[in-house]
Amino acid sequence: MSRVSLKDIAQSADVSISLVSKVLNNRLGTTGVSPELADKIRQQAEKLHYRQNASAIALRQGRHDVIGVIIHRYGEPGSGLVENMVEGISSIARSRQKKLILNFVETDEEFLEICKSAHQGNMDGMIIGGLPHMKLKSSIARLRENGLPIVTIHDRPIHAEIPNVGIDQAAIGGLATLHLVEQGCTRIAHIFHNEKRHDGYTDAMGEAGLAVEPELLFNAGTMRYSYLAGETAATAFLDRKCGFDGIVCDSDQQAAGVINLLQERGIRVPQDVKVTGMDNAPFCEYIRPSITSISQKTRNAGELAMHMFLEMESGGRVEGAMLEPELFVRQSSGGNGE
Amino acid sequence: MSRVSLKDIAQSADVSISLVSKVLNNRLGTTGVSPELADKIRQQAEKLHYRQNASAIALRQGRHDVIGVIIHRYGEPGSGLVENMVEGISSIARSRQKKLILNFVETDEEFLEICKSAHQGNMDGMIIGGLPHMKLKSSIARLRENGLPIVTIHDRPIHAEIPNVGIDQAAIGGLATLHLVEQGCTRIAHIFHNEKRHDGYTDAMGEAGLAVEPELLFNAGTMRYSYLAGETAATAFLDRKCGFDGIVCDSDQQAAGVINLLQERGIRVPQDVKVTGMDNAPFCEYIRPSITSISQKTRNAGELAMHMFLEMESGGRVEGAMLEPELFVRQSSGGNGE
DNA sequence: TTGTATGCGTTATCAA
DNA sequence: TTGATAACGCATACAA
Repeated sequence: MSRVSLKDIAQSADVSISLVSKVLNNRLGTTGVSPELADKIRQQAEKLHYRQNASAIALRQGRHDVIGVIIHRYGEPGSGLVENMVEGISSIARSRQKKLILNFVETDEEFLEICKSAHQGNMDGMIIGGLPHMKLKSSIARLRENGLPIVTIHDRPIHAEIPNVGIDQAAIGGLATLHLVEQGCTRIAHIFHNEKRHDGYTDAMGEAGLAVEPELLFNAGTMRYSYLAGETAATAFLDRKCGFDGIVCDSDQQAAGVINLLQERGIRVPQDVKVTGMDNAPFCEYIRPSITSISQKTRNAGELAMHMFLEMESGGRVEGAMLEPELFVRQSSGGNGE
Repeated sequence: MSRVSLKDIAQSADVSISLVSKVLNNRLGTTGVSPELADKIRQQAEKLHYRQNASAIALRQGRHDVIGVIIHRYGEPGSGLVENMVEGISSIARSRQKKLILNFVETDEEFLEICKSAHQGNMDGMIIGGLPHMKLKSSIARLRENGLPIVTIHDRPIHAEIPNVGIDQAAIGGLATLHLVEQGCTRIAHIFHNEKRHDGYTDAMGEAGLAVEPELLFNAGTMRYSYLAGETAATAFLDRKCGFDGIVCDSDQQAAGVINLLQERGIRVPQDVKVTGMDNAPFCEYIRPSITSISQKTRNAGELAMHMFLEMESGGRVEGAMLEPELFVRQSSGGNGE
């Protein structure tokens, strides 16, 4: 039961293939067709359940309406960071009738494999997001130089010629810190893993005239953004007796760990210590106290990247963009949110 | 800067196109090639950065190595249900060098659109998951009848000829209920939205010789699986003074809502009331008490569906499968977990 | 050991 | 108003 092609329609309608093609595409050009014949052709096409063969069109026209999406996942499970990004990309793609080939990669090898297939000509371009593969910078740049439209969603651009949608991580760190300052905290501790955000914290502390003392800092190290990092850090801060009244966490998971541990030890959040998370994960609403957090807006990033891609594809000159983080005030920082 | 084709290599190596094709594919058949010439060809291919044109191959061979994945999202944000399913599908796909065209759909129209393009011949088949589109049953069945391999991941098969990877929802409801029975609960309330799970609850209660009274039931209705449904239900159970000592929730969000509300009202979980969630979302670990939950194993479902698809594609006869849910005991049910 | 010819399904150019 | 033909890039049966 092979597929129905223009040829089959042509035969059953007793006309030429090219005429069928013209009629079905409403692309008659200079030529005209008698209405009855056109109808007959369309009817046959309908009857035989004709569908275009995308491969043939791609071969013929050199375009595919397929965009490769390569994402190196990041964020703890439940953060929703990647899911929102994909959702953003995908919503715009659908509205523009573009198909998405989605690839989750982890290693450089996997990434490279996709890049190859990118130039294998089954996609019109790529949107690359998540953790950057800096080692593949030149491979990616080469694809771009060969004319493949590429947009990235990383913290910073990987190449001058490849527009990037990023978010100002330093601003995120600063925003959280500033919020706690405004809430009246003066001894603000910081669990950090992301360097830029740490810079943001440091700068904000400086601007507020507050001291950044080593005993207020905890490097998450291999615990990264995990719940465990939060528990461990909170324990450390308590052990150090550093008299903290606020903690800027580097993830919502860390914040959850901090909050649970502090409360277990009889310390009240937010009355005694105010806490902020990062990423605005859905579960921020469920923890008690609910977690004040900062959205990285990966959904917006995905949408914007797709728009930029489309612009780029149609020959436009595209500039990179930087998104502004957004603060969601909830109970854990003692704000008036929720 | 057009793409490099076999022709370009043939010209630059001064041989025929077909020979280049044979050499590059190591598909010499009966014919032999002198080693030097083969080397020369390969060198030229390398030098010119030759990449196959996937569209041409698809056209020629009638296969694409592309599988359409259509998912109608379900589960509250943060449940990870869909993400895990995609992850499962995608991990197997990658290991088999298959590309995935991922589509998130909501409406029947969107779904139908994809089905069209499915038969447009740009994919070798489809894996359909998430909420079923029963109205499109026949459209999907038609695709299958036309020879397109299709596997679904729904609660139950939509068509006899389309193998499904499901999970026994009734078993899930039963498992949660049984667990609370084993924990010593005798007045077990149920917040329900999913009918099958509700049946499981009812049956398990019956088998345990426990009464299922209307005052122990709360239909989530339009609140579905939300946190709000949990809060509202818990409030209702309290108002009814129905003397409950356990609550089987229909989602982890509901469970979080229940737990937070009960604790606000001074009721201890799990000492006074034991609670179970559903879906085993990542945040189950973060709530205090942590939430006992049941995994639907959507990651496994995704992996299995992909395996079945591949089997089906290669002509094998494939049977549907039913996964067993898995209980994760944590604090909220007073188990010895965590 | 190498090359020629054909066709996959489509569209565009040109001829009738 | 309609049709024949070439071309997209590739793989294969067959000829040399």
